[in-house]
Amino acid sequence: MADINFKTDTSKPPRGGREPQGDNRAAPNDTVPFDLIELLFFAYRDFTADPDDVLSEFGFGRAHHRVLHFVNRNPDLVVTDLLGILKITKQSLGRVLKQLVDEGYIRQIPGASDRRQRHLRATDKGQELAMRLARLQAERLDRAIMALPDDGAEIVRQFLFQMINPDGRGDVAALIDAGRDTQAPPDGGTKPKDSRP
Amino acid sequence: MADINFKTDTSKPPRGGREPQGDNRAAPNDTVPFDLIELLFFAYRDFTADPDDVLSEFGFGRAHHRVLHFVNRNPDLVVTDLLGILKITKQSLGRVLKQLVDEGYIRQIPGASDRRQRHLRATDKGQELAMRLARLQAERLDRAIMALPDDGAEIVRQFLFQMINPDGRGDVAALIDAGRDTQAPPDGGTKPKDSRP
DNA sequence: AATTTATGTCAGCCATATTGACTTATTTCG
DNA sequence: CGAAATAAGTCAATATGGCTGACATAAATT
Repeated sequence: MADINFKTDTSKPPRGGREPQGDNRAAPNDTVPFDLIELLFFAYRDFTADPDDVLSEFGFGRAHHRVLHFVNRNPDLVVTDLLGILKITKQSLGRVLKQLVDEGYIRQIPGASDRRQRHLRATDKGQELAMRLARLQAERLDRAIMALPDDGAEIVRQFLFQMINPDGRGDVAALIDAGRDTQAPPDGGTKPKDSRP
Repeated sequence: MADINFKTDTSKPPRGGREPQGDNRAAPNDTVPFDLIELLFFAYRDFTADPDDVLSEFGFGRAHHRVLHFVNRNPDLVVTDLLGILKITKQSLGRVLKQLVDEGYIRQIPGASDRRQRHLRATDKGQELAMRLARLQAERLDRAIMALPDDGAEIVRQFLFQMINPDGRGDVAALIDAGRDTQAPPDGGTKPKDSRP
């Protein structure tokens, strides 16, 4: 017995005919979209599982992934900003970041304009790992998107964006936008740009 | 300073024009949908934050939420099945389940046909908490879905389903399907019985 | 009767997060 | 200028939620 099967095993995708939706005066039990709640749980669980496997080979965990990902996508990110993105404490970040720096995945570059700051940048080695993990997740996402109608990707994007707390959306949009034109320069000679207002 | 803003703060939603997609021979960097990866991270982070707040009032954590949720949705769920759903170990489940039972949120009912089994069922109190948490998540989901085109909900459902590991989809579909006709009976008939071996 | 299964428990370990207190530079501001 | 605020880092203690391994018990299966 290798595969666990909970309940019966009729292999059919979840049907999606019903959706009363229009009565919302107290969110009565009937209107709670349990299927979406559960699908999101399972989807995210599998989405993070692939990278986790790879990371464990390196002695890293999911926390390292998050740090490396955002640093790779946003070179010269400053520690305070990273804390804001991840919404964790300085102490939590410290441990993970120190490992990534010590093992040569991330460099810390003193700020030029504000010398208190440390600009974070993925090394070549860091970029490689970050991209390897990103490609794993991309494969899954691409396959899922491929199965949708033409406008599927855009609808999914909108959905996910709307799931974010309203007051956080601006920051997320800006972050994604900033990462967009990050072509991951070959870790060459760039000096830390000042991130001061 | 209460709000942390990473990078700039131009409050516009992520644009979604680009999508080369057609060149996949090695998933070159350009084709990695970083925006989706990040949106999924932020969406899930906020999705779980609301329940977490409520749970902490009860001295519970996210693990308790998951257990309570699936037990509530699938009355008489058996321990082995729950382990399969959550993909955690017996020992990990044991801790949280014991707390939920001790504090009267879940009942364990010896199996009728197979008396080794313990059927798990949410008590009235458990159902209340489960529904309170589910409604919180439902609000967020409903608001997000509302902002989409008519077929948005269905596309999102398909997307999330396709994000699940192929070999797990059957089980998930069956589980969701089973939960569908769970009308959360008023905890009437079965008596607690002795949970002794 | 022997084996397997379902459940549970003890003991210890690891990863990730938290709070609180405090230090060191450095910048900003009155 | 000098005080206050900020960026980063550190030490220590604690909580949560995973994990492995070893075992125990009752009940079902073979």
